Amino acid sequence: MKVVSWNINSLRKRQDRLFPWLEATKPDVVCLQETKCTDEQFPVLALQAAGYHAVYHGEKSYNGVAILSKSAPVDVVISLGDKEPDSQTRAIAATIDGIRVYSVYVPNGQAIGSAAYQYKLRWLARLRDRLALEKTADTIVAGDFNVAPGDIDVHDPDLWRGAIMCSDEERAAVKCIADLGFSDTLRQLHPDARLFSWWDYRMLAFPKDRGLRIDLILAGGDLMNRWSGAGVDREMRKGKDPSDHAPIWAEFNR
DNA sequence: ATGGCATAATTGTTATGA
Repeated sequence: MKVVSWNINSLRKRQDRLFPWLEATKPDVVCLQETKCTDEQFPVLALQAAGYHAVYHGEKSYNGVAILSKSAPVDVVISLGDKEPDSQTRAIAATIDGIRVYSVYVPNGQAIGSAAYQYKLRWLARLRDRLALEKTADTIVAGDFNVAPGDIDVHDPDLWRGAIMCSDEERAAVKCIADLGFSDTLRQLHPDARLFSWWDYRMLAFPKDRGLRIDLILAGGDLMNRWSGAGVDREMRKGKDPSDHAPIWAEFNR
């Protein structure tokens, strides 16, 4: 089973990329973030015609998450399902082929110490609490974490030291989730590789490979012993009108 | 010290991203 996570940065703007890519790569599950469209705007019928089920949780202009799948999704939960108010559409979960799948868009955090930063840390703590309650052992948490887990995930660690997405607090919050029993699939398979998933649109960052690895596919339960591959689909960051993120993927044996 | 570039809301400019 091939699982992909992609911050698409506007689904409507990226449809001409999405559909040929689905046809060419045929992933079993696609977790999308920053769909930037309401549920009414979601292209359900076009996806159906392409052979994909879809569950989605979106809003106007910002945020928005979705899960596309070849098999039918069941037990869909939107948001983090806790008692705190959720004004932003940043999480959705569904069970697909017996595997619990989360698509998450962790808040950006803007600047260290800002209100947005506190919201980000709180959101990661809430995600951890949610995952701790998860009954299904075979769980995948895929998405844009807006945190580079280690210095190896940063093109220039000294430049980024202590900056947003690289602070000790943010990294500790992500480690806290991993410590529930999740493995960072890509890093596990490629412990020393310089692999990024996001490159700034400015300053020729992509051609210079000045990126960060902030998109993750975390796998728990028996899945940890079943993966057969993981990587970054760099081709999708090339060409006209790309998202600033490339899709990342992980493959599991049945 | 800051912007660069991109997107969505709108039509001149702002909010947000990472």
